Amino acid sequence: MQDGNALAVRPDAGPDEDRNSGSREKGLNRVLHILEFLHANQRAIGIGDLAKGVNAPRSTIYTLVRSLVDAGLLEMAGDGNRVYFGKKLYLYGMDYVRGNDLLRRGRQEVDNLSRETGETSELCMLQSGRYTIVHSSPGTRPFRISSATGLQIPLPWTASGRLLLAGFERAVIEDMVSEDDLVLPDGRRLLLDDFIADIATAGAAGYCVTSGLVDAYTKCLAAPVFSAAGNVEATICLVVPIDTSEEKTRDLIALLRERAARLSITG
Amino acid sequence: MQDGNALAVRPDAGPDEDRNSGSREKGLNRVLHILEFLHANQRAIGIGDLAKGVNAPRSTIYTLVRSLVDAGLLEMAGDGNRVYFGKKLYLYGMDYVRGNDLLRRGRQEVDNLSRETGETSELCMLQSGRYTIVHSSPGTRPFRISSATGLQIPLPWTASGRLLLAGFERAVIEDMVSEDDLVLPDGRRLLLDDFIADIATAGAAGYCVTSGLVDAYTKCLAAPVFSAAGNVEATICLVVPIDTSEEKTRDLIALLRERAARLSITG
DNA sequence: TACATGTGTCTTTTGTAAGAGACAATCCAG
DNA sequence: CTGGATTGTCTCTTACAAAAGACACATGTA
Repeated sequence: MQDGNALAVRPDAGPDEDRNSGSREKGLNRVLHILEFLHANQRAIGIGDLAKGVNAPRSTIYTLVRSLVDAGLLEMAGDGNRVYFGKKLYLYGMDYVRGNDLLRRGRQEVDNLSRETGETSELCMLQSGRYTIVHSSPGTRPFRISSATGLQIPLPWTASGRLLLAGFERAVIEDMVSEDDLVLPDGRRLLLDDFIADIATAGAAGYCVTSGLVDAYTKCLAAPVFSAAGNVEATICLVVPIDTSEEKTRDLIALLRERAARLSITG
Repeated sequence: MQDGNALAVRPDAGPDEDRNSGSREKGLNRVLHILEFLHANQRAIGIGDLAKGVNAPRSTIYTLVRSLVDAGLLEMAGDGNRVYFGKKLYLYGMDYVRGNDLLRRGRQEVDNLSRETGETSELCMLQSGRYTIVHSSPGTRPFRISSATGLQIPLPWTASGRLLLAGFERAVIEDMVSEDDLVLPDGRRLLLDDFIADIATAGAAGYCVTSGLVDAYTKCLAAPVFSAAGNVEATICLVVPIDTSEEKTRDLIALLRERAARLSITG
């Protein structure tokens, strides 16, 4: 099968750090792996492949999948031997949105921004130590700047990553950033110290701009959204062509910061 | 908090029909109950209360909740001893939407309808044998007609329910509809035979109208969305004041049917 | 035809996770 | 202050779920 997706998701995104050979696993963990695997692949998967994918015995996966399908967390896809996420997960997801002011308002704001500016706009958060595009709105440019909701990419590749890590201990940051994360898509390699310095300046400035990191043709403008406690809880950002003028960039950053500040106001 | 919502969710919505006194339960089942319980309550719950709510030993719930929080399926709420749905469930939910044309287009269509007509509009589906409001858009009327996304109410109370069950065997329908489901919020009681007759006529007519079932002041207009296989996969409906004129009702139904037909076209 | 590869459902075995319970630490009402 | 209720963490036991593996039935393909 083609998983020829160059960057995409880290394969080892599992919830625990087990490098176990494969002794007996708790059923719940198997389920967590299944969900993560489906998320990584973004399509319905055959049960056999699923077993292979999460490196678990077939018989186990059959029983677990049956439970999950019965519960509505997964659904059988078309032909009937592949499964993907189910309606119930959608409902739970909507519950999360409803219970989360920041996310709800943030999505709104991102949609507004991309409509007003015509540029791709995104809402980003830390998700268990990983940078995550929580919501994105495509903008109106002819070439589509890649970015799918839910995509997780290395923190050092992004402007938002620099803001999200502001205020963390150095040790914590080192923990979140793997060696691989410091290697950019084009092969260049960041120095951890430079990255940590970037974080400090971004945090102090209250915004961040990165140019040509993820790809050579875009730059990314980001502004932090603060929680009531004063932590960076999220960022909103704009992805613009790298040759955007100084002046326009300045204007966009000002706009971004204003909107981010508005989001920071907690009822 | 006001949970003075009279109807709301059935408490026993669990995935299995266990009438067990309390033998040993599979961990995964406990988790499913936890999620269902949070969904039913729509707010963060203390771990102790959670254990009580799903009728499980405290120690078990503590370990499970820890796993779920680590995995990001749940998140600790503000003070730190209550939990609610987590970001990961939101991401999985968005994955579901992305993989599901009907849902994606249906949401869009419902939003359009409520904007165009000013009435509350909803997208409804069967979710493991239960009627579910998958998406709703509030409309512009001063009084808000209650309806939250994800709400599950008895099939016989709704126009959509009559359409969704078209084409099912009688036995299957009897299975899905409990005695309690036949009792309306105001205490009136439907006859199962009448309900099954309603289903047949609704299926044949290609639309359905119910008046004053859920409450005395509204009627519900619904039209079916068909899958490629020709089954009723969803419905879209409008909730309007019960005194809406014959003529306007006819127009709205025509509109609804046209949009539903458009949704039925599978790429 | 034989031979490999994948799928879905069994049964059997055994490692371990669910559960009971004890514990200290809070918290709050009277 | 005192007594009861709640919270979070631990330990130990055994009931039972995860895993192994055998089976029957499709496929494909050489």
